Amino acid sequence: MPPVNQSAIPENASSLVRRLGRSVLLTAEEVDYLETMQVNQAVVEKGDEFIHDGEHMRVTFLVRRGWIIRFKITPAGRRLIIGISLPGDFIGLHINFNHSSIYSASALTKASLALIEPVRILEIHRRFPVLASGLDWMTMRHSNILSEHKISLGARTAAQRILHFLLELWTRLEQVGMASAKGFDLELTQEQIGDCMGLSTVHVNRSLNRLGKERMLHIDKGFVSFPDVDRAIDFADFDDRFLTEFSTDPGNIGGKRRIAKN
Amino acid sequence: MPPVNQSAIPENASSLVRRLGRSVLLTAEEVDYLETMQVNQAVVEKGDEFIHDGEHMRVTFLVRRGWIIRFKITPAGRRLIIGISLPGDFIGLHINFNHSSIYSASALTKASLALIEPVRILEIHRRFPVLASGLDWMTMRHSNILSEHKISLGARTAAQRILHFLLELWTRLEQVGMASAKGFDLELTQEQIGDCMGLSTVHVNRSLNRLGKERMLHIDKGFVSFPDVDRAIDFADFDDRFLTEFSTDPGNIGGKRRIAKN
DNA sequence: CGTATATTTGATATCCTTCAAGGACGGTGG
DNA sequence: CCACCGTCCTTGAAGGATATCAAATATACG
Repeated sequence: MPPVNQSAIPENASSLVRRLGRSVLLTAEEVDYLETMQVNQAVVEKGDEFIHDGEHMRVTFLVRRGWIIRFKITPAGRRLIIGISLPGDFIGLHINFNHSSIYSASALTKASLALIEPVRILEIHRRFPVLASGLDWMTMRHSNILSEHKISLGARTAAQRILHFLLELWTRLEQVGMASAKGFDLELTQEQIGDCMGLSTVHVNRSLNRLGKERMLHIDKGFVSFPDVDRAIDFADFDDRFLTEFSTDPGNIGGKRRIAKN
Repeated sequence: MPPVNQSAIPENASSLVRRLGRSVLLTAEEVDYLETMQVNQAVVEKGDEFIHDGEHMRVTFLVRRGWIIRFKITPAGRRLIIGISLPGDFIGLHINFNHSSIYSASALTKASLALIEPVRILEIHRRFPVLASGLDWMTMRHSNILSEHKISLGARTAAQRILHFLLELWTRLEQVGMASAKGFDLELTQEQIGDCMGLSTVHVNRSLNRLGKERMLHIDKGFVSFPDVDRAIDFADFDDRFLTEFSTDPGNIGGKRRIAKN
């Protein structure tokens, strides 16, 4: 792992602090504010749906532990997973604007959530410009992930999509200390991967096996690894800039891996 | 059109002011700031590519007139249009964070752009909390559009996608006074619609014709209209909340049209 | 250890793409 | 005013990627 900006971030820091701390030098006061903001917590069990499409949202959620999916069911009965929320990710950062949620959310694993009053977000913007900038970046990054998914669904083959998606998860998990250079534990079934990438379960299965045979992917009891990372990145057209570019210091170009565009 | 919050917005207001003014009561000072922010302008001709994937972005753009596409070309040579930027839309609102652009952009029509120094955006956040909130909403809305596109590409048929997309454009154009209850002028070729919705030109053509035959869509010399709006909305599963929900006043529920979820 | 859940595999159907070519339309120059 | 040319739209035929249906096997869980 490349060196990143590290300030006074305690070992037991929350994922949020860890993530923001990768890119910005945080003061002790800022770290403290971010941690105390998370005191009000809730645990959701695996499978629990805690946000319902169309219903009013009263608080912003911050994932502390576990995997969350945000999804929508179409009238035709198809489920599409809009995105995966991992520790350090906000859900509903902008509920000040939305009267009702435009998606549902449920827990893929037992998860721990911080419940954050919307007024806290406004307070961050007033009192901590650096943190506000960090939140803006997280919003931007969220948007980048969606763009990349749109590109995947619109212009990449099934195998490419899936591999790209797994590389995305690997990068994101590494950013919060939940993945190593070896790989990561996948908390998704093949059906869920399909719902996320707009593919049928059967086709996900076949594509996964094909990727395995071609030695670009290895999954063993839920642990995902990439036997030949460079080839995987090349095959999937994975460019991690959409997840990593951020700094308040123009000299710092973050990111684990950069792929030159032809 | 339903009544919206109207403050002291001049007749010749920019699209940006018009859009924000729909949802927020703007003071004369705020309107003034937004307009003077746009003094530095550039004109791009039809077909001009003015943002290049991978290159550094120095300023934020604000579309004043014309249609812009943001897109990416995959190594396989496919172009995917990430989104359409219309008058009142920012491009690169968060370049403070990104060292290089992760997409290209070019003009679909002759267009006029305001060039905005990134520092202006920071200044808005410091000095005009209401406007800052408006910018956040625009970012959120941008994200919502991408979500909805992901849902389209992942879980809707070709005809549904296209119709959904056209309904989206109609709604967005109406919000800046570029569409009427009758319909709007489409500045996209069928090939571009395809690149936007992940479909081949041929299939776009056939789907369009089918929609026409079934009286859900009518296109005459580029003017798009919907003979039976309710049926079109129902068929495309179009719920305009992702474009319209915003207010600083909890009582105001914006939006032209609302579809009840089953 | 039994039952539910997840993965795997085969066969068939469908949507969409690709390739190829003809036709309409608008603009431009003679 | 017409001929020409480029761009866009349209249509037919064939192929490919992915979906659907169905059932067997494997894995996880209480």
